[in-house]
Amino acid sequence: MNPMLRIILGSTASGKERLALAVAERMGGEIVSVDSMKVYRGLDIATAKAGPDERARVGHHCLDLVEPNQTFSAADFVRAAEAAIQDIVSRGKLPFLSGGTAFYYKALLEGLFEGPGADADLRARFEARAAEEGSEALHRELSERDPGAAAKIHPSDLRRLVRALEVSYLTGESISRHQTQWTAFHADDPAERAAAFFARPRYPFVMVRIVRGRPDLHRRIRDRIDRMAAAGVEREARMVFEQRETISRTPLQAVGYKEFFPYFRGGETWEQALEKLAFATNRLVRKQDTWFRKFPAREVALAADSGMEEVADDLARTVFA
RNA sequence: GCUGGGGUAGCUCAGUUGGUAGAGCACGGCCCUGAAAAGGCCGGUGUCGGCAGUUCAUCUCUGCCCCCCAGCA
Repeated sequence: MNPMLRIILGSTASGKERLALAVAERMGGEIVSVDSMKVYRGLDIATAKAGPDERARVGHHCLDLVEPNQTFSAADFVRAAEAAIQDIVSRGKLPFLSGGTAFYYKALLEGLFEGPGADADLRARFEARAAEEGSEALHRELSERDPGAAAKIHPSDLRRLVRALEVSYLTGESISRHQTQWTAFHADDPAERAAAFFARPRYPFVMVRIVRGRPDLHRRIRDRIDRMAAAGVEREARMVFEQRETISRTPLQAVGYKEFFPYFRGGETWEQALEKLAFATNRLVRKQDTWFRKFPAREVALAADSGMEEVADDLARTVFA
């Protein structure tokens, strides 16, 4: 029997990390970060990674797993997270999960299909072809090899077209044959889909989601950016900018770096860069919310100045007890 | 004060010879099975600076006024 997971969801800037820290501290827990960007060493400020103080208070896992020039996948995350969970439990502690990467939660709780991982050369070939002939060409080929997948993937969605073709070439089977775990999730009826979501999770879990109003969130995003600026994001972003040729593409896409590139090139002002960062952060929050709204979580409404400590007390005594 | 350019979506702007508007970004919704802070799909946004006039009809033409920018005084 897999151990029970206590999960605190929330978008970027929602305050989920602080809440998770407060609850874990009360209950003798440790935190497994569910975040695709915090796994990279040296990317600390823009990712709002837990610092030495937080880590001293509560044990943290799945941070700083790889160098920025290494690749990292959802499957890598699942392996690392499962090892961390076992480690925590073996020491008699409670595993808490917190972070903003919805896909990683799904991979851990519902599983990924058994299949081949990424093949860089193959992907490069498909991408080159898409650049030449357009992504529609890949879609046409997929229609022949795997009509089921082609029906679900939009002709413009290069990422998924490449993955589907990759699996087809590597296994000789269609990706739609492999992807059986989430089939109910693709049902046309919304109610059926909602019910299917995490219907048979790989771990038992209790999930709580922080909910805030948009105006509150917008204000918190501004504060977050101010804090990052004061903490020296400029230096960190400049480092990423200077190493952009060697850094792998995932961290290069993180919110908080690419927004500064035009500024470093001299084409924009610092203020314009911060403005862009605010936009990008808001877009991220919206995308996260779209996922999280569908997760089977108990909602916890937080107002602008509501006491995090009381909420932590309450959660420790009730839902997470 | 004069001359020229300009005032159209939250922002930057486009708008063919008059038929009451459109693109990017922003904003909002959705999709998502090994790159996911990524990638894709969909959707509005509006006293077209104001007031008169010409016209069947004006963002588009005319007049006056207001505001912004540049140059000259």
